[in-house]
Amino acid sequence: MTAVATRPRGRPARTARPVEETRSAILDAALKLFSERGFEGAAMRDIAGQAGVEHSLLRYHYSDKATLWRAALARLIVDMNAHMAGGWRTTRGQPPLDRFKATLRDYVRYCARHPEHARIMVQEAMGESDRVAWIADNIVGPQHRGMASLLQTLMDQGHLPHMPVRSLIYMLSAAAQSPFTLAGEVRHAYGVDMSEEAEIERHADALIALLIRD
Amino acid sequence: MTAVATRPRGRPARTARPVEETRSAILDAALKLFSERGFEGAAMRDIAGQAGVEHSLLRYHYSDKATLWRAALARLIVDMNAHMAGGWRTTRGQPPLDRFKATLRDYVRYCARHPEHARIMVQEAMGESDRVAWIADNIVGPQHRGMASLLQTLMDQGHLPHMPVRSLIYMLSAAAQSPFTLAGEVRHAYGVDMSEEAEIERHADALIALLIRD
DNA sequence: GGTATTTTAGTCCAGTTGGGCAATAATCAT
DNA sequence: ATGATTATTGCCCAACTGGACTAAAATACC
Repeated sequence: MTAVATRPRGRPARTARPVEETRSAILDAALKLFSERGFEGAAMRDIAGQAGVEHSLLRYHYSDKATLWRAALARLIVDMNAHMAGGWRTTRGQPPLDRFKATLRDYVRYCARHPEHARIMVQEAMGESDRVAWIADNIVGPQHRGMASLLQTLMDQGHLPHMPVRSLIYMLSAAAQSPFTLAGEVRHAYGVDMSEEAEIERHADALIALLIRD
Repeated sequence: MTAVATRPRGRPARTARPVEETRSAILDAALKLFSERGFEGAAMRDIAGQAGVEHSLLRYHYSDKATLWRAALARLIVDMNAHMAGGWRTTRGQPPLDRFKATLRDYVRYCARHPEHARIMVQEAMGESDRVAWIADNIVGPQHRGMASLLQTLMDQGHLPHMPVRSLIYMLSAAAQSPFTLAGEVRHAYGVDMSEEAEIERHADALIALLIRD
C-alpha cells in the first residue's frame, strides 16, 4: 500500500545517487520500453517508473518525449561504437579475412546483448516520423560507410558472394540480429534461450558459415 | 468543419459496400497501423478512421482489440499460405534445388508486398503478452516445420552451408525481409525505393547468391 | 405486414496520456 | 549569510484511450 521509499521532495543529498546515474537509469528504462512498445506505446510514466523516478523528472532532464528518444539512441550508438572499436583494435595486424570473421563474431555478441537496438530500428523504419530520418543520418549512414570498403575488398577477393554491397550489409545485419530480436519467439517455438553464452557463439558460427567462402 | 459524407446511422443499403468488404477494410487498416505503431500504439479510433468507419463498429465485428489483432494476423497467414502454395505448385516436377531457388524468389516477392508481416513479428516477439505465444503456435511453428526437411536435404547435398536448420531458417527469413522491413530507412539513407519491381528482383538475386552453393 | 436480426453511427465514461507549473530541498557562488 | 542554481517530487489539465451502451436503418423471416 505505502509507496516504497519515496524520495523527499527537493534536491537529493550528495550521498544519494549522483545525477549521471539518474540520467543513465532514465536512458536505460527509455531504451527498454521504446524497444518493447514502440515510441507511442511507451508511456513517459512507465519509463519513469522503470527508472525509479517521478515522471516530471524526465521532462526536467529531457525536455520532451522526442528529445528523450534521441538521447537514448545517441547513447546506444556511443556504446556500440565503443564495443566494436575495442574488438577491432585487438585484431590489429591480422589478415583482413580473419579480422572480418572476428568482427562478425563481435557484432553477434553485441546484437545478443543489445537486442533493443535492432528492434528500435525496425519499429521506426516505417512511419513518416522525423525519427526515421534521424536514424538514417546518425546511425545507418556512418555505420554503412564504415563497413563498405572492407566488404568490397573481401568480395573482390572471392571471400564473400558477389552482389551490391548495400544488399550484403542489410542481409548481414539482419542475419546477425534476427534470433536475438526474435528471442521471445525462439523461446516459445523452440524452448531455446538465446541469451545463453553457448547459443550466441553457435549463432556466430552459423553467420560466418553463411557468409564466408574460403 | 462539416463531417464529410457521414453515412446515415443504421444498416447500409444493399447498394452500399457489402459487409465482407467492410470487415476486410478494417483488417487492412488494423494490419497497417499495428505494424506501424505496435499493439498499444495503434488506437482503435485511428484504425476505424483508416478503414472509413466509426470506432464502435470495430467492437461490433471484433469484440475487443486483442481479437481484432488475432483476426488481422489470421488473415495475413491465409494470404501468405495461398501465395506460397501457388508458387510451389507451378514448379512441380523440377529438381529440388531449382524449386528452392524459385521459392526463395517467391518469398522475397511476398516480403516486398507485405512488409507489415515481418514488422509485426518483431514488434511482438519481446513482451510477455500472449500474442507472442499465439504467433509461435499459429505462424512460426507450422511455417518452420514445412521448410525443415527440404532445407536439411539441400544442406546434406552441399547446396546450403552446414549449420543447425533452425539457424538457417532464422537467417534466411531475416535476410529476405530486411530491406523491405526497413524500407523507410533504405529510402532515407540511399534514396532507393524498395517497392520497385527491379529492386525486388535484385534483392532476390542477392539472397540466392548468399545462400546457395552450387 | 410485422417482428427479429444485422450492421451501422453516436454518446458517455473512467482511466491514461504528455506536458505545464509550483513546491521544496541540497548545493554552489558571492 | 544570502541569493541563484540544480535536481527532485507533487498536482493539475486538456486530450485521448478502450470499451459499454444506445439509437437507428436496412434486411430477413414468418
